[in-house]
Amino acid sequence: MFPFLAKYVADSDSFWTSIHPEYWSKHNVCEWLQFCCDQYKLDANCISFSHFNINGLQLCNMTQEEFLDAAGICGEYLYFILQNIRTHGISFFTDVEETKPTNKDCDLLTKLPPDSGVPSSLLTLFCSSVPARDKACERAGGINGQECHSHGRTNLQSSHLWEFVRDLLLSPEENGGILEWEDRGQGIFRVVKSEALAKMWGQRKKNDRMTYEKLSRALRYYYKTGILERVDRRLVYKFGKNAHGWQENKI
DNA sequence: AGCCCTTTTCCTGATT
DNA sequence: CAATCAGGAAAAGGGC
Repeated sequence: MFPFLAKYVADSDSFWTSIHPEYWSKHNVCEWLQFCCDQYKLDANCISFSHFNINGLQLCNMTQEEFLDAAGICGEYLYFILQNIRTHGISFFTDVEETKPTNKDCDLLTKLPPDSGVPSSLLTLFCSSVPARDKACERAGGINGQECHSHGRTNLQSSHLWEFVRDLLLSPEENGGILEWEDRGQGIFRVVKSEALAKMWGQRKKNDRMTYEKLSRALRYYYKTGILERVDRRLVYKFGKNAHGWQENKI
């Protein structure tokens, strides 16, 4: 595996980079989007997550116009990047890496269309994208998205607990029954295996002392910021107005 | 160095 | 009784 891609597949079962886009799961699509936002410094605020809550086949069937609708100017880049991956596969990445490893961001941009003009000031992690003016959300999601690229960690594997939980919910094939939707439409979910969840979160944070007791304390802090809403049932939580990226495909 | 933010750790007490 | 929930308080850790 290519070193600079390692963080994207490090502890994941699905190696999206080695799967043809046509066969990507929804989760893979999300990973790809995060990769794009990270590597190409796309402003995720332009991207409508709900439009990309689809699998790879649906993604590949999207026209350039649909990409524009779903992500504005970013849609152009995303479309271009996707077509490159479909055509050149992993070599699209490796070429880039080998060309100028010390300045990959700038170099990657050279592979975008000449008139791209990718905004470099707004770096936002796709799955943390938030309404630009939503301050609470901003805090929770990290609107400047620095975590996207500056420290080889946690892009595809979300850095925040609620994103970790969300992504686990979005990939049922990977969460081993740890989390379950209680009411998908309303964003209500249940922690089925609390100890396993804590252990998994602990692995993510490289902290083998993590417990559900402590994890749940962190989750309760989300009530204040509107990431989660209180549900009056044991082990049941609900995404709040400031959580995003968990909704059903709205296309 | 210092601030901000999220998460961790610990704790007391209530609830299921 | 064991597990969970509720938050307060303080500290850790990372980013800027």
